[in-house]
Amino acid sequence: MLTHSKSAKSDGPLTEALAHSGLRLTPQRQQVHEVLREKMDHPTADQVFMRAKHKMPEISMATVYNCLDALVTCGLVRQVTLDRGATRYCPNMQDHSHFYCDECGSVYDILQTISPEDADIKLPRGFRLKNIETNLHGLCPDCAAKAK
Amino acid sequence: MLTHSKSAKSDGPLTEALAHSGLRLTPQRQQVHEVLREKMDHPTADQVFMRAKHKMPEISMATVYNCLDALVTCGLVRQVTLDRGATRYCPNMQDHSHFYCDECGSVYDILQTISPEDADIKLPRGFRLKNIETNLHGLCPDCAAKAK
DNA sequence: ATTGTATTTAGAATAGTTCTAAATCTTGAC
DNA sequence: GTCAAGATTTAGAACTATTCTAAATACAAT
Ligand SMILES: [Mn+2]
Ligand SMILES: [Mn+2]
Ligand SMILES: [Zn+2]
Ligand SMILES: [Zn+2]
Repeated sequence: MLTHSKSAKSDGPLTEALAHSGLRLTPQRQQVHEVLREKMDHPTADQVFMRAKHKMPEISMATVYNCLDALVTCGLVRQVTLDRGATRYCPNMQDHSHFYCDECGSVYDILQTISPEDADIKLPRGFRLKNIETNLHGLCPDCAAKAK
Repeated sequence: MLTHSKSAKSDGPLTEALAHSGLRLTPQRQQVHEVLREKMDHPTADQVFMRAKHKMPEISMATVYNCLDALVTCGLVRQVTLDRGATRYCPNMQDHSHFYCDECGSVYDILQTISPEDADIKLPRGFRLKNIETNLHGLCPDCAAKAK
């Protein structure tokens, strides 16, 4: 089993990003981040928990939530809320939007966004716009094929 | 107290929209819709419940959820999910987007949207785009003033 | 009036998330 | 190295939002 210090050294960028927010790199945080990068299907906390348990059977649900929060706090992970259900998590920090399949609920990264300038949004006096979140709704390739 | 048939007659459009989905206009459904139109601040189910109780003290939480679902089903109300918290409801069926104040959580209608053509979104092969949901994030006038 | 269906209701059940407090780990001062 | 302070993990309780269940009520059609 990897020691904390060894595994920490092997992931400099993570260590730094966490340190910037006054947080440490721990095996659990590293594992959670790894799980997210391995399969970028925008899993829920519960899915992250189940995947993380394979390599780290002792990990708890509370820790998964703590780690996800820590990673979000230090800007390594984005939260994605698209429907009533559980929050999903995305380790892709490039500016991108999400395609949500209304049929099966799957989520895909779309490497294209609408910038506040592009959109030419006219807001009533006093509002201060920070960023635009664009969610594309429709059918994923699988569901589109089945719908035919 | 108004009888069912009398109140139903006074709201033709509601009756029709519901009938189109095989649903009836009931005093509860009418009340819930009225609450939403009275203050279009995108209340949660719980807020709708509390407001509806003033004029209809017997109404139950389950009924509020049932009514909201019925109104959504027949296209009279939109669901709005912007954060981890409770779903919000919007009776404005014009095409519009939402401004979400990241500070205080208030939600405003913005009568401007980004059409699939405008956006010129290039999706990978197979995806079928139905509509674009645009959520504007930033500070509302009150919070922007305080932040200065 | 009677019957079948839709709706409402209270409360139980469930899902997702956050909180709590104890145990463990890490870091830094000595 | 030892020790203390603080950070992190953990299990489980608590909490919030939502859905489900089953009985009561209301309605519409015969
Ligand atoms: Mn993503
Ligand atoms: Mn709205
Ligand atoms: Zn799909
Ligand atoms: Zn605000």
